[in-house]
Amino acid sequence: MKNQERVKDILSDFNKTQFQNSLIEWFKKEQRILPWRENQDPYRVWVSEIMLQQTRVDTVIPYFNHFMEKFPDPKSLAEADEQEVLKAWEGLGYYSRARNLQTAVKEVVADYDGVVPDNPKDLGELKGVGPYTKGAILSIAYDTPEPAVDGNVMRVLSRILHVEDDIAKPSTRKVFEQLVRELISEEDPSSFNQGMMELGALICTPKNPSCLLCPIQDQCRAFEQGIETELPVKTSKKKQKKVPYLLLVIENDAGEVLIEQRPSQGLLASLWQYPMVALEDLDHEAAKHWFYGEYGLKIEWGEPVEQIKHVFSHLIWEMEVVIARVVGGQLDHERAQFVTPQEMSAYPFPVSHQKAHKYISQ
DNA sequence: AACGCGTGGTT
DNA sequence: TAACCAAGCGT
Repeated sequence: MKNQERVKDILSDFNKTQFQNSLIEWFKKEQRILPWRENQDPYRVWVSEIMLQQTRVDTVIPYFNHFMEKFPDPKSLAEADEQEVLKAWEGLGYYSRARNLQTAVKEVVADYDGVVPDNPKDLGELKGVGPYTKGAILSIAYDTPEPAVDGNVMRVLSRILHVEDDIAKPSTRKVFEQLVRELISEEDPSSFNQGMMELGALICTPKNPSCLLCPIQDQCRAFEQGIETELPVKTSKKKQKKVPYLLLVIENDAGEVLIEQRPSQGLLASLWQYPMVALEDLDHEAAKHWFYGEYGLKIEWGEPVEQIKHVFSHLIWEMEVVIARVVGGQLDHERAQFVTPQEMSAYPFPVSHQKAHKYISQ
């Protein structure tokens, strides 16, 4: 393999034992106390790893604690209602993580008697468990020397070993996995992998790395050359497209509010929202006609009261909030319904739509 | 391979 | 403030 030879070349003059010892000693001393580090329960490790995907530790902590109280083991999560799981995930983002996690946990209960698989093959076949999560569970929960390469690991290693591969490219992850296979401690793969990530989170940060506090400073090629802020190399992504909408807070004479469930696939799947009208090709007047055709309701509304932005990874909704009331017609829409303000709290909403809750009259 | 998929903190 | 970033995965 070409990667094999590169890896060999990169590590030819590198003291692996010193690196392992420095990293693991540092991790054992400096690691943060986190709820998912209380024990090695594979289910807890699994849930934490899913929640932590592209998400900060501080954000995850309260979600994790609540989730574990509500779904303490695979069986309880497998048996739960999907809407209840999404409600527990509300605000955390990337909601397919929650649905995939439940799908996978059901499989673990059905096929593995509720025991999280401890081998790469079975684990990697579970929905939502990719190369990183697989390695994280195997090393942290089962003390197996498998690589767990995330953004931290690529940043840390790109600096220590001076690797200039573009970490935005999928193929680059495989280079770092090979490097970790060579470097990982067989005695304590858990502390090794977690140590790499902890170092990336606390010391070897993207913007202003604290090299003077780094346990690997002696061995870091980037620090030696003063180029630590030049690494890793990462090509930038294109910026999000803006899409204008009206967001309609609609009440009927009974004081109920119109909400609808989003499709079960795609963006914010299965979450609930206020009706939205895309404004790309419509003015406000045409929007009313469109709404009547779509929902069967005649409504009146005033001037927009607020603009709410919803920034996604790849697009931005710019929503004008309009307060409306029903003046005629009959609701005729597959996924929409009127609910009382009290009932709203049982439905999972994206954060942007939660911001419109305050316009309900109670 | 490239893109779709959330949200909040930092700079 | 807009851009960047955070313990990625599915398609």
